Amino acid sequence: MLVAPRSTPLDVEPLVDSVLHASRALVAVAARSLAAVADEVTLPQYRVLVVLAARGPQGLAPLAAALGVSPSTATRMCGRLVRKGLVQRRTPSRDRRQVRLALTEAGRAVVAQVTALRRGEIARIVAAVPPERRAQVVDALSAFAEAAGESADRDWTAGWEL
Amino acid sequence: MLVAPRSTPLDVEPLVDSVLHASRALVAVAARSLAAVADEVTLPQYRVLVVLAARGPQGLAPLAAALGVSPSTATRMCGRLVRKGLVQRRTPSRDRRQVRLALTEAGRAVVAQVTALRRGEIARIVAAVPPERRAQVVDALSAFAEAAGESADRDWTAGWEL
DNA sequence: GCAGTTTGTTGCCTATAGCCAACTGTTGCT
DNA sequence: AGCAACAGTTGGCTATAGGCAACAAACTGC
Repeated sequence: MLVAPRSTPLDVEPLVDSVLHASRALVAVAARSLAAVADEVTLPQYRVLVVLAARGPQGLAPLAAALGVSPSTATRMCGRLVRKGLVQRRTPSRDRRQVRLALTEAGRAVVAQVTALRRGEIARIVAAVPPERRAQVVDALSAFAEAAGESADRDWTAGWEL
Repeated sequence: MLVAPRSTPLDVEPLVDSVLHASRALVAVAARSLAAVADEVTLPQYRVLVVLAARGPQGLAPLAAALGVSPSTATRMCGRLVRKGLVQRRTPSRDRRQVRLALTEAGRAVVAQVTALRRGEIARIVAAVPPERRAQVVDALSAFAEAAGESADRDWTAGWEL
């Protein structure tokens, strides 16, 4: 799309640089938090848990669409997660073709554990931010997050809101 | 767990919240940028490329250690990357036991492409930040990135500096 | 009630990632 | 020269992820 970035008087390069820098640190944090449960779930499996946690119980087709995989792949991944007791597979009485995939308590616990780890690592980092600048950081990041949300064209996160 | 958050003067909860929020957006951006080359390299393979890009040509053992995998796994992954023309495998004349793994031009291009995509998406987001707040965002994120760097115990990123 | 459509599942296939154990070369030391 | 230690590779194995195509079951319309 290559839009001329001249819209901004003060060029955005340094801004992008600083965001990218912070981004690497945050991705590393996320990856490490995920690695902590790596012997329980794989990354694709964790994506399933996150989608179910974020969007609630789903049929198989919407889930597969959210993950961007084929139905057969979704079926088998859910099978593994059911076997591990992290996902519950029920067939509603109304339409017995459908399947309702939902997180079990254990499944929610896995997501909660990863999130807690992530928050912990983030807290350790922000503890190193000078207290008098923290309010500023909150403001700036909120502005950034909001901008990210608005810039959400369509399926922005595309099932990657880890 | 319900720990009283009064330990910190200005309690860090909102700070952690805002960072976590921004973090999700940034992880999604990184994931999408990676997905763009998913038909060329897998995530583990991309990690190899990134390690080689960041630390320069490596022997097999250090590379495997950086990735946290066994030597045999590293051998085969590099084999696949060599087959794809993204990594170069040479044996120096001095010690012919060793192997020098290095990125090829194409390998560097893959990393550059992902980085460029990421920067592009980030730029699109920051373009949505009100101009008068951008300087503030730079300051805040720099402070955060710096704090993350200092909090880097030892193998902080653990080969996950994607 | 029968035909057609929707919704998942299963068979069959490929490729990757990962490990341990055994092996081949090389180098270095005695 | 000979042997031990080192650096990678390979054999053999398991599990996951992913797709396509064929299928069974259930619902919907006529």
